[in-house]
Parts: sequence; structure tokens; C-alpha cells
Amino acid sequence: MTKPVHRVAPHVDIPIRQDSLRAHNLVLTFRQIVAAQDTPISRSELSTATGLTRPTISRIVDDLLAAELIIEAGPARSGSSGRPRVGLSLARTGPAGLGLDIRADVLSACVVDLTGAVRHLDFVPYDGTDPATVLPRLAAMADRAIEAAAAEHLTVVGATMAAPGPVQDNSIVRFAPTLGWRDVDAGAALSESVSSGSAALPILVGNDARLAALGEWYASGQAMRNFVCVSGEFDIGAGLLLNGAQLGGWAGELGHVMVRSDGPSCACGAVGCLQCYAGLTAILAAANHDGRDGGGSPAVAIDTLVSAGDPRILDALDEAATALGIAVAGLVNLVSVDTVLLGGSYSLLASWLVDGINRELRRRVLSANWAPIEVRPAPLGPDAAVIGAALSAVDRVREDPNGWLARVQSR
Amino acid sequence: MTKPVHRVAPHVDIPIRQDSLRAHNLVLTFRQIVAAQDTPISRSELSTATGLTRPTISRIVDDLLAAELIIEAGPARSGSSGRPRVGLSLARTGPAGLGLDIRADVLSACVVDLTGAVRHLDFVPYDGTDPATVLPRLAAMADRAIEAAAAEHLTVVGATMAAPGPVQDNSIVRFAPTLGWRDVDAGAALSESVSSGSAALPILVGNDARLAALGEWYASGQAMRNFVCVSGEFDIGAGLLLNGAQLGGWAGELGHVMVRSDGPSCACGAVGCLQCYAGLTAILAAANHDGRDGGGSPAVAIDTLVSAGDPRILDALDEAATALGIAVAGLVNLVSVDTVLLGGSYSLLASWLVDGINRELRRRVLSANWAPIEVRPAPLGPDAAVIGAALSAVDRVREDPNGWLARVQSR
DNA sequence: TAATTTGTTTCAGAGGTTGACTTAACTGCG
DNA sequence: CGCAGTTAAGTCAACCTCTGAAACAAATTA
Repeated sequence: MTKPVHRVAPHVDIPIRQDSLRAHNLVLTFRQIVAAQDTPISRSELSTATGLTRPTISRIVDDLLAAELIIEAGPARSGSSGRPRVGLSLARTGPAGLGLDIRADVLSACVVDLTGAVRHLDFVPYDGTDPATVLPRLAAMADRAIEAAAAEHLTVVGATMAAPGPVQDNSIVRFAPTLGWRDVDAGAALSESVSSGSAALPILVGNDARLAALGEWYASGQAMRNFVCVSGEFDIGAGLLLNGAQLGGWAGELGHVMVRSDGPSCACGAVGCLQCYAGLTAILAAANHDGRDGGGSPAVAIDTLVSAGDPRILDALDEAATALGIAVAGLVNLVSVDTVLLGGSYSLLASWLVDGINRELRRRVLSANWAPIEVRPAPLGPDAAVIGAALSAVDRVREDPNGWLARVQSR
Repeated sequence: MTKPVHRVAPHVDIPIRQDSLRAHNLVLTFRQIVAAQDTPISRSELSTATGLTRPTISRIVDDLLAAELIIEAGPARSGSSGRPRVGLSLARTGPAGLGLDIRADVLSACVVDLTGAVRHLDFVPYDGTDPATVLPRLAAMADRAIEAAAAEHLTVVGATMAAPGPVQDNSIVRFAPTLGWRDVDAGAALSESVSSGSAALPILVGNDARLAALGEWYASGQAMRNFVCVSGEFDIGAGLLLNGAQLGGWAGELGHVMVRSDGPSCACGAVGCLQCYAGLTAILAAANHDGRDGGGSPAVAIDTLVSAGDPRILDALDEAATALGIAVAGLVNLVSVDTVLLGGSYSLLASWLVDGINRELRRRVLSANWAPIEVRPAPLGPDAAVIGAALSAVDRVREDPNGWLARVQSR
């Protein structure tokens, strides 16, 4: 007999009963284990951390152990005398998340486990950006990734595809100029052809810049509370995390913020968009290059030109940095972030950009005097979007393991 | 004997026990009554709306009645045959919120009750913007408002002051150029000199544009999920509500977003700020006027010039609309809102601005094709900030009445 | 062996649910 | 006017599940 699935009350919208109370405290406990991450945490430490009593913690831990979401590590450091505490840490088997991404030069797929560790990362070159060509390839990569995961006792419980453009309803890519897509329901197409084990696997679609921000957030230990991750791969997007939560809706089209009122007209129909100054192809074009030297990756092409000492590329980078600074200043005036990560391909070019951006921020941001803003390269760089996509999928279990518990108990 | 105060679990950060369960379900029930607002709701309707059973609802309703947070309205329409349901609605006595605002021409104070109705609204002209002059006046107005409230059996449980500039820690006004303030701890100064009944009354400080957005949101029945309210009084600020929640931090300095790369330099140190084109004094200056005709209110001055058919003011308004459109387009590209309210003094000038703003939004907003944006004047206009401030104070009780319950039970 | 800390077992208390019964109040029909 | 039908609301008991408190068992150090 399967127990009913109870949602934990995140908002005040649903009534809570005795059993949802249990579900809530289980989530609370599990998140403490997730937060402890590298250093296993004991039952009694959980008790003090959560405020629940030891018996309650013991019961909850029993459930988590039975569902194989956590494992008992060998006796950990006790610190003082007395019975040594038993360390608990996240299982490296069980639920996993799958991420897919379409990048400038390759398609990529990624599997992460509960701990957030990347267990599988796969790149495949491609030609032709037509949905009918690209999506089946991605589906094949997904199948391969799910198999590879199963070989390591991982069950893919969710999948997300990163798309370079605004996405509606976690499924429909509204506009992706670099792929030539318009109103493509990538989620439906992929979900049809991919399954995990016996169950169908719904594949969500998200904006690449926002997923990259999520990936960088995890990679930084979730320490930052308010930050923006500016990604330049195809387009320029901004992923915003405010107060530890990601912004919903169409948020983040930084590339189409105006930075010059007398600028050239953009593909979007407006004039003076950031993209026309700080997009990678725009930077190359400003230096009279077409970017054929990078093996398909414009960032590498720029990097080699800089190494070769081409003065025109330095000018173009300076102009790009100024434009980025203006756009980010507008953003920071509106939504108050304290950290700006240069992600995607910009992470490779960060050393040529940081100074120019900082200069504009100092000039233009009203709060810069009493609330300094840190600009730095993002650690994951171009891989952030796939990894973030995979994390966003497994994160649903990390945020609320009750679904997984019900699934395990039902078999 | 007083029962301990239990917080309701809004996030998953605290454990929930049996009694916090009760507190949670009480909040849930109370919010349903708040949401029903004008049409009294019965116990059995509450039961179906919340998912709690009738016995539980009855108990909770008894508690709320005993605390005088709600009242039994006379037998309401039953709809069909049978015993008519007893309508429950918010009490118009009990907790109240106090709002204070410094406006271009007057100081204002406002008291709202639980239902959100304005019960007291008071304006006092002033001269001299020095904190040592203005703050005591505001404190005196607060005292008068608290007295007036007490006469109607209202207890002021919270107070908020609206300040024209960025505010830190709900207390310190960092920068208010139009008042000449810098790093003024208005919250501390006011809290010292104001008390409600026997208890001290802490006075919070918030940004005026954001409080105005809150006020307009309530005035519109909280129907909009994602909207921005652009307020022009002194400065230009933007109050953002996303997914029904207000953005934290320094959010909303729309006035200092760049709209012309070759523009004049602004007081903030940057160039081409929106404020230099769409600020009320900027509009008047562009038409070669100094705004002495409006009795202190620049919006009225502009309005009279328009009525007089001055062609220069029409040009200035057109330019202001274009600038506003550019800035708002940048905002909408970044944070995805579906409604733009023209608040504060702009509500009076909306008919001269809407078309120009819409034109720029159509050109510049990427998502405008599939997610239309509505631009319209805000109903409350210049009063929105005081009212919003008062609402934000009483809203703490509306969001979680347990504090008030504990207070009532303890006496 | 005593002390200490950790984890487990047992039991009582609190709260909500279910279900049935009762009281209350209105509608509609004869 | 009076009665049945209908719906709303209060009340009571039995039951379930959760947490907390206290006692108990286990494992290590001194």
C-alpha cells in the first residue's frame, strides 16, 4: 500500500495536518544534511541545528536511510569523550539530475547526483541548428546519459534543457536568434523521445543564462545571497538570484538593454542594444575578424588575438567592457545585487573586462558608495549552463525529498 | 498566564510542532477572510476554501472572534434555501497601521485599519527640509494620528515613513538629494519621540516609490502578480512586485538609469540619467518654466501649462515619455512585468505620457510580442506612498495575526 | 570503573480528522 | 399558518499521528 504524497507547506496556501508536519520536519532535517555537504553531520548535531529533539531526528533519519537518500559514514570525529557521533552524509547513489545544453560549438549533456557532483559530462559537435536536427541528437545524448547514470546506480528523476533565449512555460523557446528558432516547443519534442527506466521523463526547458547562474551559485557553495551572473555565449543573458531565490518570468534579457542612444540597429528591432557592443561576434567584428580561428569558439578566437597583441581587439574589448558596465549599472540600480559574475565565455575574457565594468559601476550606481559591488569571473564558465540545468533537476529532490520517499516506498 | 508566541513556518527554516500547526492553520484561515474582503465569508465556505474541516474552522474562528480581529456580519445571502450562512469579515476596530510621508508640498500622515480602509488622512504644509525641522513635525503628526485612531477604537501596531531615496535597514536614509539628506537615521529619530498607548512604537523607514507600489497594489485588489509602479514626485523611483512579493534591497532607482549616452550630467555623478529628462522639474525647465504656478506642486504647474496650450511643455512631455519608455523598456527586459503603473505625480500627467512610453516599449522589449505590457495611470496617485506605508505597517498583522492574538490574550 | 555523550525506546499530551448527532434558521408547499 | 425539506453550524466521541520528555542502552575516554 502506498502512502499518499504530502506536500510540505512552503507558503501558507495549504492546510497542514499532522502528517504534513512530519513531511515538513523531514525537509528541514534533510536540508541541514545538504547544507553540511562535505562534513558529515550527526543526529545530535541535527537536533541542535533544527531545534527538534533527538528522538524525532532519529525517526526522520531512519526514514531517510531507508530511502537511501543518505548514508552513515564511519564514526566521525567526536571532539571530546563520550560515545562518538555517527556521521550522516548525502548518498552518492539514488536520485540524479540530467542537464542538456546547446553551445556555440558543441551539444552537451551532464548528470549530477544528490551531492551536486558532476558524474557524467559529455560533448558532441554538431552542424545545423534546425530543431529537427538538433533535438533528436540531444535526445540521443540524454538516453546515453541516463544509461551511464544507471550503471552507477543513479536514477535520473528530472531533466532540464538550457536554451539561448526566452522560454515560456518551461517548454516553449520563444525566440533564439542564434539558432534561428521561433516558438519551438523543445520541451514537448524532447519529452516524447526520452524515458528514464520504465517511467516517462518530462524534460523542462529553461533560459541558459539563468541556469548558468544557478550552476555558479551551487559551485560557490550557495554563499551569495544577491547576485547576477552575466553570460555571453550566443546572446548576452543575465541570471538573477535575489535573496537566494531565482527570479521568474522572462527576466534577464540584458543583451537588449540600450547602452548607446545613437547605436546601430539590432536584430531585435531596437537600436544601441548591449549585444551590438559586447556580444562575442560583435567584439570580433569590431576588430575586423570573423572568428574562424577559434575552432568554432569565438571566445578562443578572441583570446588568441589578444595573445597575438592585436591592438584592435583590445580596443574592442574596452568598448565591450564599457557597454557591459553601463548595462549592468542599470540593472544594479534597479534590483540591488552585491556580486556580478562574468559567466559563460566572458569568464575566459574576464581579465580584459573587469576594470572597464568597475569603472562604469562606480560612476553610475547610486548605491555603490555604501554598498560595494564585486565583479569577478565565474568559476564554471561555459559549462555552467549544463551543470546548472542538471542541478535544477536534482534540486527538486534536494528541496523536497518527500516525492522520492513516496516513490521508494511504493515499490 | 500568557501563551508563548509561536511563529508560523513561512520558510522551512524552523521546525513545526503541534502548536505551530495550529498557528499556521489560523493564519491560513485568516488570510482567506482577508482575501474575501468585501464579501463576508462563512465558516463552511472557509472550510472548503482552506481544506480544513468544519470543527477545526469553528475553533479557529472562535479564537479570531475572541481577539476581535473579525466580526460576524448579519446573515448574508444564502444563495439557496436552508439556514443562511453567517458572514465573517474583518473588524474595523483593533489593529491599525500608521504611514508618514514627505511630499513636494506637504507632509502627510495616514491611518488604515485591518480592512485596508483609510481612516485618517492629514496634510500639513512645511518649509525647510532639514531633518531637525521636518522630523519633529512628522512625530507630532504621528501623535495626532494615533490619538485620532484611538478615538475610533483603533490601536496603531506599526508605523512606516516613506523617504524619497534609498533606505538601509529600514531606518537610515542614505541619500535624498531633494531633501538634502545624507545618512540620516530617520527611523531612530522618529521612534524615540512617538509612542502608541503605553507601548513604544518603532517606526520603520522605506523607500517612497516602493511603498507607493504597495499602496497601488492593495488599491487594485492585489490582482496584479508582476508589476512595476513608476513614481515621480521628487525623484523617479520604481516599486517592483514580482509574483506577489516586493523586491528587497536597494531595488528601484529608475531615475538613474541611462537613457541618453550624450546627455547632461546628473546630480548623482553619471550622465544621461532618466531624471534629467523625465523629472518634473526637468520637464518644467525644458519648457523654460520654474514651476512657481502650481502652488508648490510641479505636477499642477505642468498641468496648467498644458491647459494653457504651451507648445514647449508638450514637447518636453513628449521627450519625457520617450525617456521613460527607454528606461522602463530596460527594466522590463530584465525583470519581466506585465503591468506598468504611472504613479505619484505621473498619474496626473499619464494621458500625455502613455502613448510615448508604449511606443518605446513596443520597439525595445523583446517579449512584447508574446507577452503584452499594459501601461496605465495608478489610481491613488500622489497619496499612494503614505497609504502604502500605513498598509505595510498593518499588513504585518494581516500576514500573521498570531502576534496580535498573543497581545490580546495577555491582558 | 566512572563519566560523558550519543542514540533508542516508551509513554503521555496535543492537535486535527472522521463521523454522527443535534440545533438553528430559512424556503417552499399545502 | 404550519409542516417538511434543506443547508449551516456547533458538539461529542473515537482514532490517528506527530512531537516532547524521561528513562534507558550503547560506545568511547579518562
